[in-house]
Amino acid sequence: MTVRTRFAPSPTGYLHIGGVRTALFNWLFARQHNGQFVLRIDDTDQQRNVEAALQPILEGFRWLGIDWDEGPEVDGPYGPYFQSQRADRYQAAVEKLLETGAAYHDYARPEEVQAEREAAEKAKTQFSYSRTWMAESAEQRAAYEQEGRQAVVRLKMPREGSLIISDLIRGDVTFEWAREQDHVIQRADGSCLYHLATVVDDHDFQISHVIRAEEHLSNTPRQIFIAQSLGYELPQFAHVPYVAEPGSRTKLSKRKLSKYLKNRDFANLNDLGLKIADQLDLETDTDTFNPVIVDFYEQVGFLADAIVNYLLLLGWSLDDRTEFFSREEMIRDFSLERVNKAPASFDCLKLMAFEKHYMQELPLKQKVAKCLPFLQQAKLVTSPPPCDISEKVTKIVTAAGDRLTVAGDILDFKEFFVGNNEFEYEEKAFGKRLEKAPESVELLRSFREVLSDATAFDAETLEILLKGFVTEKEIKIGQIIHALRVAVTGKGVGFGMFETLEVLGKDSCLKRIDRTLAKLPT
RNA sequence: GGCCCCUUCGUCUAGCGGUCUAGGACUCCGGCCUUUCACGCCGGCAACACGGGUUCGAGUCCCGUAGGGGUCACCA
Repeated sequence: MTVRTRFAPSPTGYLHIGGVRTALFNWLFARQHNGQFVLRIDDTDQQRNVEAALQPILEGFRWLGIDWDEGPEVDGPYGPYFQSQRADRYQAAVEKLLETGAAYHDYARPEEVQAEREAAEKAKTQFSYSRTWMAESAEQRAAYEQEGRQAVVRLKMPREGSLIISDLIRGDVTFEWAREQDHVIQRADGSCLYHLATVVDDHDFQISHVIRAEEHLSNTPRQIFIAQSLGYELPQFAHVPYVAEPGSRTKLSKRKLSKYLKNRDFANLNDLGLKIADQLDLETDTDTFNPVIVDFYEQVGFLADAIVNYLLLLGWSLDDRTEFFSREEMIRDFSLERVNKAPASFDCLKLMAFEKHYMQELPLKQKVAKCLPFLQQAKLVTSPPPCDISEKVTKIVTAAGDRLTVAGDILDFKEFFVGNNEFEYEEKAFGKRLEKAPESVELLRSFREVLSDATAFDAETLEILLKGFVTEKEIKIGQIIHALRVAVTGKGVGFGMFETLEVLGKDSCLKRIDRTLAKLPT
């Protein structure tokens, strides 16, 4: 049997991080079994702009390297892959269900059903539709229509017995048919509802394993009823736990941003994103730009591998110690049996730890390549970049080392890309290291002359110069180095001092020191 | 409320009856390194929800309780 899995996003305009994890599990399972991973678009409620709302989702998957064998843009033998284009299939299924008596026309008005529901609630009994307005013959239908009633199609669910679902993750789960409702599968206007559509599609696409979020577990009985009534062979089910809020067990939702922002780590991540986005002139509307949405990570320069690896371990593990997986390894090692049953909460700090790790592992050339677009977008570097810029960025990226966690962090070093009179001084650092340290200013003044006389300006030479200066003046290096850093970068912190000077070059260093000294009393 | 699911350090998790005075990772807290900030290194704090069984023996099996969550639409 060919393994075929699917992920069915609604075209909402963004890709939710929890959804990605579900998609990832589907993708891994399909790849592991040399099967196919299908993307089906759940657009049954006819959004206006499906195409526009779909693009960010497809883009997100592409960025993460989760490729689909069939679906939008690639099509496939079982298409169309948009539910809005499959109405005829659903219609045929409805007719078959009606024919076999598994479904019926129901002429109840919504308020009539609602009244029954409320009565049951008041009586504290289990609600079960009376089927009063059920019409199974042409005569009955005509009579109701005479009254001006319209029909929906309902499932004629069994009212006794039970169903055991053998879930690949949860084991056997038992449901009583009597608790199930005669769900509507087709509206009066002929449009079909989700549960019917999903069952028909999964069958048409020959999906072998339905791997989806656990919130669908309770919906599974009715889907099984539909499938069996239609004579379909059942797929295997695997209900994965959802991704929960930071520090909680509640399902992560994009609508509760303000709540998550109260979580310190989440807020920090969000701030990191905002800081970078601000310099890039990005749209930062919280609806589309926040750590619950995959786009966020791409835009601020996260590594897709880090996100994927983190998500993989959110609810799954191989053993008691393996943390890092290449794509090949995760495809090889993944298994549904080892997916946890309990929800896992989204931990920004852990995600950052993976990002740091992958960034450290990234070859220098690729790091530079990741950073350049950010410098361009922030207009710190022209597009196309001048030919010597790559060398300069390489030096900075090297010197920055682990200080670059996401590619957008390169913008923390913008002082290297602006004019000597344009970089800004951090007030605090300026005060502490210069204004309130007149002796350091004096040392800076004399070290400026040493630099001025320097014939070579590489980090190694500069270190020898400064160390010699320190020995000669009989001072501690800290007495000059902090002042020097503020003088040439405007900042109190940064990477190695000598690398800083080298990257700036002699001319810039002298000009910057002069500019700084000019701001101070003599 | 009915039904269903879940419950090991703050978080992600290992554990499938004895090797568990519960292991790893992230976080946090010390210390070292150091020109700042990071990195790195060393060390430390920290958990089997509770109560009954079963068993020679339970984190591991069973039953309750509590807590958390999901689902009960002419949404997906």
